[in-house]
Amino acid sequence: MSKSLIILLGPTGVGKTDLSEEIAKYYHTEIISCDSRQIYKEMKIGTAVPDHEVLATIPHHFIQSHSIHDYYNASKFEQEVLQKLDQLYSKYDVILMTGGSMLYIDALCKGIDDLPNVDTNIRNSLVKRFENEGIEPLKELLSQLDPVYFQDVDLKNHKRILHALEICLMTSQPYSSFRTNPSKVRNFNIIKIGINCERELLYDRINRRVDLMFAEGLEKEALGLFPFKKLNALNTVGYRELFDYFENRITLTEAKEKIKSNSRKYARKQLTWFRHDPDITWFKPGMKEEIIFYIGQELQK
RNA sequence: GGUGCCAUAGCUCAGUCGGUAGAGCAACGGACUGAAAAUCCGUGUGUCCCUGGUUCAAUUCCAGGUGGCACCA
Repeated sequence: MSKSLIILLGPTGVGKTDLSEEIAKYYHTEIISCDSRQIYKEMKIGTAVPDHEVLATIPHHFIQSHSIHDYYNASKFEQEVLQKLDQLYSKYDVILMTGGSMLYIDALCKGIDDLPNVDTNIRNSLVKRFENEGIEPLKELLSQLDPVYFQDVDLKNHKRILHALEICLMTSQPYSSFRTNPSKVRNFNIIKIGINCERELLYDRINRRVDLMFAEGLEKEALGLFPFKKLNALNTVGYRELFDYFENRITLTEAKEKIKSNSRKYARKQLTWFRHDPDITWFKPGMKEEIIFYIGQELQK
């Protein structure tokens, strides 16, 4: 029997969680979350983690499973999920994945280059150098260590340059030599289902969800995480705006508006990415029956 | 009813001593392979309230109209 992975994806706030619960119940299966922030156990309200009841009824994986203090990335996600799938496929033929982290979805579906894990010391020293001297000397260094990638990279994007340098320095080989664009083949079928609705409705849902987060105590949660604000995991919509408020840079009202605005921007960015993925079949949030029918057809193939 | 002020982008408003216009916010598009809810790049979307007048040329000046605000009755 062949194994299948249903991936339910879409912009933040569109209603993936509710749908995934119903689909998981229909197939009597478990859910793998594909969300680069819900994965952290310390961040709950601001990342809109599903309720207790849902989590208690349907087994979820990669939700609240890691710590903000751990280094995490798309490659680790790929490896860990593949391992988990292997385990779960001994019990199920169909597994549901749901979430909106575009790079994580692609890492799992298509794979990602094999690179050594980033050495924290090297990263920190490069970041420090960037903060002190700016981007120019780093560009210069990259042009020497990896002229090929230097031609390719967005020279205004310091993160890309820093990462390439990390790899060059760690391996003594050009970063570009690792960029093989693998397109790994998986031993399970992938069915990608996109959920989207009218823009106005989506924004309305996002805005209301932010209000709800505040009602549930987002401010208090963020205050508790304030000491760790430098961690990458906390460079996240819903938290960093409140950190600005705690540091008296903006008012609470401004922070709330910023969170709404940045969530809307994030949703747009997700849609830009998904729009160019030809493997996605799109549905509206209410189309549960149609989605299940479509999945049924795909599973027959 | 009278007088004054205002009418420009989705919103708040600049501006053009007459040559068809620009900021902030909002909105929209794009890139993306170990920090990705990150990071980076890009776009002005307009009957300048309406009708007439003056003028080579009116969003700008003039008159009237309409709408809004303020004050006086």
